[in-house]
Amino acid sequence: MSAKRDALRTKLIDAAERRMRANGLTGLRARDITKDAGCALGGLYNAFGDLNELVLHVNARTLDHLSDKIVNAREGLAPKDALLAIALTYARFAQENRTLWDALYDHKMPDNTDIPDWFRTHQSNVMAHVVGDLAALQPDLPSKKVHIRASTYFSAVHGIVAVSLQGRFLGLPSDHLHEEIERFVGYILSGSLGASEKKSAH
Amino acid sequence: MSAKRDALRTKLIDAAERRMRANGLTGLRARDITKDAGCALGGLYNAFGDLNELVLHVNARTLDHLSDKIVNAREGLAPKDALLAIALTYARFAQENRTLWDALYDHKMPDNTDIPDWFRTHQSNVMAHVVGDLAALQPDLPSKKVHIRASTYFSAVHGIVAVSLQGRFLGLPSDHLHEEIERFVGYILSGSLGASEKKSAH
DNA sequence: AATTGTATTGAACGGTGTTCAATTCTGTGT
DNA sequence: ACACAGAATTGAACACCGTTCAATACAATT
Repeated sequence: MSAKRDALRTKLIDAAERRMRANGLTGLRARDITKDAGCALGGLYNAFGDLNELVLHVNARTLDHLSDKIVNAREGLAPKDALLAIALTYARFAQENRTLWDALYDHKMPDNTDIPDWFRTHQSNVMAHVVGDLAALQPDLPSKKVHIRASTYFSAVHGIVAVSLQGRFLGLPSDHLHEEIERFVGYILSGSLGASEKKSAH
Repeated sequence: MSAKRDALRTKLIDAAERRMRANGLTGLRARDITKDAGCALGGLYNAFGDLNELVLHVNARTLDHLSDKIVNAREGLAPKDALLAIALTYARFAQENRTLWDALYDHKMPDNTDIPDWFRTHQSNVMAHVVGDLAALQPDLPSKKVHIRASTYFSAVHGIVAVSLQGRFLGLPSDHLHEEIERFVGYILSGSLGASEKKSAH
């Protein structure tokens, strides 16, 4: 009964993704998308409640795409090497899909309604890889703490990539990005493993 | 000859800062600002070329405010302790001035005109503290590399704070933010100092 | 007081996301 | 085949945004 509707939804997501890839999130116009998708302006609000909801679907695709890249890069690697591979893959993905990646962070929910659960799932799927390798490295650490450290690790790498790419605050030159990430991850891994977790036992 | 004009400029910046503190960057309306400042709508475009230019001035103030906080926190501390103090101060500032801090990163230049030099100076002033302490820790490192590492260090901390505060990707709970930053900085400092820089000599 | 130059005004413009009465389409019963 | 009801689609209209610029108010000089 909603096959037609779903077809329109994917056509709209396709069109929005193309526009976002080319012109970024700020260059996204409802009129352009619906024209590309071959429906009337109002059709967007039939398929989705909101333009923001459509953006959310494009972002979900981007996260899945990123997740696939991480799976490939991580495959068959020991946890330490896997964590480095994830970081470098994240950086490369951001560089190669700049506008789509920007939208992941530039997009804001209207008012301050919170992010829907179905979208959080896509975010978690990406983070799960970091969680997995970190858990393998520290098997005696409670799951909750593993998640917290995974978040810290992931967001630190993200910060390096983000500031480098948008060139704020001096801006790390993009040529040195991968080099700096390698050094940085080395510090983290040696710090979090080499000295071990003697204090945390208490 | 432009005393009147400068007075209007500061009145507009004041009004814009108040509005941004209350409603964030997305809640900023030219009509609200000019009403608060007591001038006509067009007056904004007399004092500034653009609404974006006005936002830039508010952001510059925010950076100066942050820089002051860092100076106070850093005062009289050894480089290692200073770097930790800077990170924690950055996190606390972000929490206490959430909307203004968000605007530092949410604001985008129109088209893709690049950030004016006078604004970059304010950014550099913040970063200078990190650069100083990092240079003190590694006196034999070329200045250019010190800047690159400062950028890496700063942006990693920024990433942790940013992801934690906006609660994306699982989202590190804000209660654990300072704790995680302490651990994290410990890793970095022990990694970058403890093992020393034997390889970099060649 | 007249005149010139400058600063300020706010109605008007183009472009945005969103709505909803009007229209077209679709499927069913006769 | 036809009529008809319910659902899907349309696109003109709306409210609101940043920005402009001719008209106005003001200031200074002669």
